[in-house]
Amino acid sequence: MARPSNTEHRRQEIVLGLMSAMAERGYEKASIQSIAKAAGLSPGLIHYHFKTKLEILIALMTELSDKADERYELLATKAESAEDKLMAYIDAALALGEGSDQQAVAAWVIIGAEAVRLEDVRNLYQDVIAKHSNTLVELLIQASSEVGTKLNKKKAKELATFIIASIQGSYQIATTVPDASKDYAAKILKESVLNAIS
Amino acid sequence: MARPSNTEHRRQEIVLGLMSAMAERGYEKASIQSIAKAAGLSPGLIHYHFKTKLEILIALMTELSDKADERYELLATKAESAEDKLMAYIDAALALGEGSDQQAVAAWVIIGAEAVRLEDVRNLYQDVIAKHSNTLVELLIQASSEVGTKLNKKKAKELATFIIASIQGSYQIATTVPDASKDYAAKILKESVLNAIS
Amino acid sequence: MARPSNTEHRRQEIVLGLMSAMAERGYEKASIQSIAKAAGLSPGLIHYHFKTKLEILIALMTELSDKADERYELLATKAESAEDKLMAYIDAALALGEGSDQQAVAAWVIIGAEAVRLEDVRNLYQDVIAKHSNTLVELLIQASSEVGTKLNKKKAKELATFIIASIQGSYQIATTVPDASKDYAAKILKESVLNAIS
Amino acid sequence: MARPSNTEHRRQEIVLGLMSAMAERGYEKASIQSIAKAAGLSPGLIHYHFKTKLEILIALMTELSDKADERYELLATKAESAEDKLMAYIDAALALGEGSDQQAVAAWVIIGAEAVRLEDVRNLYQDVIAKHSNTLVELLIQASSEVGTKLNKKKAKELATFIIASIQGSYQIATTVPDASKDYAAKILKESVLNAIS
DNA sequence: GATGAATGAGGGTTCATTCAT
DNA sequence: GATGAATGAACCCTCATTCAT
Repeated sequence: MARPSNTEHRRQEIVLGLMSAMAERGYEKASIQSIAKAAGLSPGLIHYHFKTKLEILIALMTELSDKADERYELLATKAESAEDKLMAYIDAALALGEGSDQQAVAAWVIIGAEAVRLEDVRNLYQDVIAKHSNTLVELLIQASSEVGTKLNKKKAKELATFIIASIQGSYQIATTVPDASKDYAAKILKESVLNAIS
Repeated sequence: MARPSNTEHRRQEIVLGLMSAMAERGYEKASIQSIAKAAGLSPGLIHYHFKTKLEILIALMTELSDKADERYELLATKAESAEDKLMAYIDAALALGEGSDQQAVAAWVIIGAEAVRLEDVRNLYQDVIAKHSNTLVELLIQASSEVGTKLNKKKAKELATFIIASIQGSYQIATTVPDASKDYAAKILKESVLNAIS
Repeated sequence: MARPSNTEHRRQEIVLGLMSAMAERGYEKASIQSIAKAAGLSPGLIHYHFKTKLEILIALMTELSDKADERYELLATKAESAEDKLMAYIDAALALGEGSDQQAVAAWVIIGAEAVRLEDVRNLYQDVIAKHSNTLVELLIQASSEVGTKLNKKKAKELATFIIASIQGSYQIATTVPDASKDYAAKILKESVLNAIS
Repeated sequence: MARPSNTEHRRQEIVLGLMSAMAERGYEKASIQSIAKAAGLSPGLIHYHFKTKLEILIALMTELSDKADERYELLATKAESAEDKLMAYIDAALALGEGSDQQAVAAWVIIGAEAVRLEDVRNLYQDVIAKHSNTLVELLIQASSEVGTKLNKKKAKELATFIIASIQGSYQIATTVPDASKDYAAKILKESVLNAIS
């Protein structure tokens, strides 16, 4: 009788183990040993479920991206106008709480740096950014149309990239300059966007 | 006859060697060997001039910070109003050219991630950010005063942090999403700031 | 109702799995996982049927030796004189076809190298060689007696060893130098032997 | 003042360390640790002089091939006829003494097996065999011409391959069946060759 | 000042073997 | 009989750092 597969559960544990280890030590220094310890597993088991350490990182990126999407969609359902959805997007991205959220943000900052040198990471990072960019471009065009102005596609794309950059930069500052007040970012970014589309 | 000391020159070469190696491979993977090769020096010489690899990184941070200051001051001398200086600050930060500038930006992105885990790096990173923040706070208050509005210190600090975050985020995007148009950032950020202080 | 035992069948599958994996990756790199995959079985099942990996190798040697004996006996039944049997021996050993034969030859070459370091393998390898040597010695003495010459035992043994060495060497060359013509070996070896005993 | 390079000397020591470790444990089990111990060096130093373990193996193959060439050329200078050179070739290949020669033969047997699975090893192995084959083909044609017979190129090539196979097989037997008398091989092979070209 | 050989700890990964199911 | 998850030791390799020259 075969043992029931718990592979998906184990993979999840390992991915979270990497996130935790990365937030504390960076990707290179997040050793398989430290990931295993963080996940409460034996080191050998890591490589039973993932062929390479890079594969775990890729899985973590997917996980974080999905979680971010979920957070946005949760807020977006309550939004009626495109403008409300834009604001919901910014809130979802920047309303960062405590605990594992902080780890997730730290991990994402480190992922951004690894994207500089690791092609697989860079490609997936670009995909994630592109997806957000597309979402934002559409929302921006709709929202500007709602308020009676006309935002062309090129401008919308530039504005979307600016929004994304501001968010990524806020992650960086939130992670490394902890005494900076944390809630300002969403407010200011929202004002900037509203001003830009009106 | 004593050989004339070329220590400062050598240190500079080593620091630039690290910058180059980091832009390509990250900090952890920038081995002393690879730094030496990038600098055209022998591996042993590195540790004659720097006790540890971390010391080189600290020196690189100082170097990059100084270079940024110089770039700003060059533009700021031509500025007459505080508002002009604000715009000059943003231009200096975001007008990124080719070649070693690109390496510098990539290195700075990686430094930001290393600041998450390395206390020495984090402390210096925070110092650099704080210095920029102070500069910006002053300029923002002066500029708002120039246009007849009143920006209180707390607001000014939040706005300064937002500006810095946007710039750091732009570095991240410019480094890892190369097809994103590059010149939008300064323009949009300047508009946002002008709107915020008026 | 008890499940009918299929142990022998499973052991056979595993042994052939090792042969296939070895031909491709060598003995050390033929992992239990790869053997299982080649045999279409689960890794855990391997150790249900064999205590250690070495045991599978021993079983493979027995299998290959038996197959070789069968091939010889099939040809030898048609032979009338000792000389004919000698020729049949050489034909059986060197008439190597395609497919699993090629794998078997490759596996045997690798077994020969493992015999250098693994005592159990070496002992069995020596047994196999000794058995062939005895067969050949007898055939050589009979055949020389048939043609009216007298081959003493020492000479016969030396000649037998030479025959065996030539065959083993042909396996090596056939496996690693694939463009060498393949059919020459039997012909030349037969001529050499006929000349030596006449 | 730079330390004088001893790289070539160290490389030689490492190569001989691998030969010794391989003769005892095979290539896969010849760990870097065991190579280092056999060479009297620290493990880390191995990788300072060779990028990979495979590189050491390749260097060993070159070394063994060169040594074999030297042995032949030493004997060949005393030979006057092509036939004498042929005999010298066989003597050089099969007159295997004690000590490091035995290790060399064992190592070569193992290399032959590694050639089955490692492309780089196989390619070099084929080159070595091809070189010997070319030498033999020329000698065989000249020698047959000396005795007034005519050996065509195809036949010569087949005969050369047979000679090489017999020699490789003798290495195998000499290494793994130590009680087989050792000096027979050259004598019988020479007779076979002389018979074949006359 | 400068070289590059040398060290040894620690990294990711592979793997035979065990075992709960 | 059969499964596949789990373990831990050992592997090759990388590397910051040291040091004799």
